[in-house]
Amino acid sequence: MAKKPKILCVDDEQDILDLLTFNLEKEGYDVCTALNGKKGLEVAKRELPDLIILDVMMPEMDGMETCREIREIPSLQNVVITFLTARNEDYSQIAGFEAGADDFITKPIRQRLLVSKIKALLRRSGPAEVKKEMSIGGIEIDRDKYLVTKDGVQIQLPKKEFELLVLLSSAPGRVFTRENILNSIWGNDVIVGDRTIDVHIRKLREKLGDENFKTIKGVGYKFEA
Amino acid sequence: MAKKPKILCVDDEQDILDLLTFNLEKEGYDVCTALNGKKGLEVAKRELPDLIILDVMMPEMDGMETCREIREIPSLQNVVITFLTARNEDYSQIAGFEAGADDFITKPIRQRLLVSKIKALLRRSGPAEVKKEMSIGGIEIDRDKYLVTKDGVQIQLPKKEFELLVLLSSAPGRVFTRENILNSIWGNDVIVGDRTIDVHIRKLREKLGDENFKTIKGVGYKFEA
DNA sequence: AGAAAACTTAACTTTAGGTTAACCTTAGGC
DNA sequence: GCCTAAGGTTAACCTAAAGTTAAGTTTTCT
Repeated sequence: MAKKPKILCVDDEQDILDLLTFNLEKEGYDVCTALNGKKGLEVAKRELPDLIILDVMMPEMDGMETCREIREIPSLQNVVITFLTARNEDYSQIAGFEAGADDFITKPIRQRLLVSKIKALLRRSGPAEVKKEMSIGGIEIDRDKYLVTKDGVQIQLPKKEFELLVLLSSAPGRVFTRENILNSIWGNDVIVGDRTIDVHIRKLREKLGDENFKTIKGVGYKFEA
Repeated sequence: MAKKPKILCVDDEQDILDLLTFNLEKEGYDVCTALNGKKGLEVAKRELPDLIILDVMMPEMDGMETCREIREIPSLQNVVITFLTARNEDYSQIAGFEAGADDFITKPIRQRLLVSKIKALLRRSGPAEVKKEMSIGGIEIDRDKYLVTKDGVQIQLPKKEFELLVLLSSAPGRVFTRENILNSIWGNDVIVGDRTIDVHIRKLREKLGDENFKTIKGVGYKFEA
């Protein structure tokens, strides 16, 4: 069977989350939830869902803001985002699309409509799914098993190194800026020194071969076979 | 960090310009201003901003007219233009979109809204602006990979050379003055000697073929296939 | 709790890339 | 055809960015 699409629901009302979860799981989706924007971001980064349902109205970080931040994260660039809004807040739709939304679902939620909309959205974005395992130039990465194999030898990488490798290898050849890297691995708010990234890169080079990690001075790093 | 997006504000009231400048610079944008439509056009041609905020009501050449003229200029084809209007002049919105506006900001200006709108507009325009890859006369440029391919051979250019190539090739055949080049690659404030550009041009010629980079004496440089 | 592993930082070194300066070449007006 | 100003060339120099290492910190595991 094909892998279940993963959907993240973010809303500050547990009732809504329950309703969404019930309906979506019934349809065979893998559902995860978060009770506010900040948590949502965290979960999104961790779970890399295929679709995110975001309530616009939430205390603290609202849907718009959350959406914007999600769009900053390279590994979530292609995720489908739909907003949950009250029916008549149409002003927010304009701003919503600007923030990077793909669609809107209006409250009160009509369950049949919800499901068919989700289906449609996933079908539309469908084949863009990222494989959980990949193999590039003698290096195999299994995201599920948290395992890296180089020339047939298994290597156990620590979390940060693994995440960095996954990020860079998610688009081989493409240059990731330090900003990109910080945003997707550490998060927008955390502040770590610049040298920290270097050190992790160094470790990866040590373990997986210098030649695979290229520095573009003044720009960033890229992974190549 | 990526180069600061450049924003041009055109309004006949210095107060408004100050307000805009203050808020936008605070957000890390590179701001320039002009006190009327005519000046606005000039500055736009010189600075090649990423976004222009135009007051609709201005003596002499009004926002609409300025907008139309800007849209005629090839090198400003993709610039994002938003109008500044009084809240209830909604008649002007229709005419505005026809003139080539991308959005509207209403007076009185709500500072937070202003900033988030600008952010959204720039993000939206960003990736759509120019394709990430382009190919002209045997030379392929991949902006994501920061990589240039000439006759099938990959060439890794240093940052400044790459930026210069991207700029020149963004409008093949068009002449970029030294001023244009300095403004868009080094930024408004940085001062470097004239020979610096020559040297980078030389490197490009060396690596990608003399024939593609033409000198127009007394004017500037252009890229040709 | 104690040990081990992972992560971050700080101080220092290295280096690629950028800039400059000095000199040379050429185009184009006279 | 000469003169001048704009542009070309070269190599030396400088600097910001990245590499390195080891010494703290924090986290995790037993």
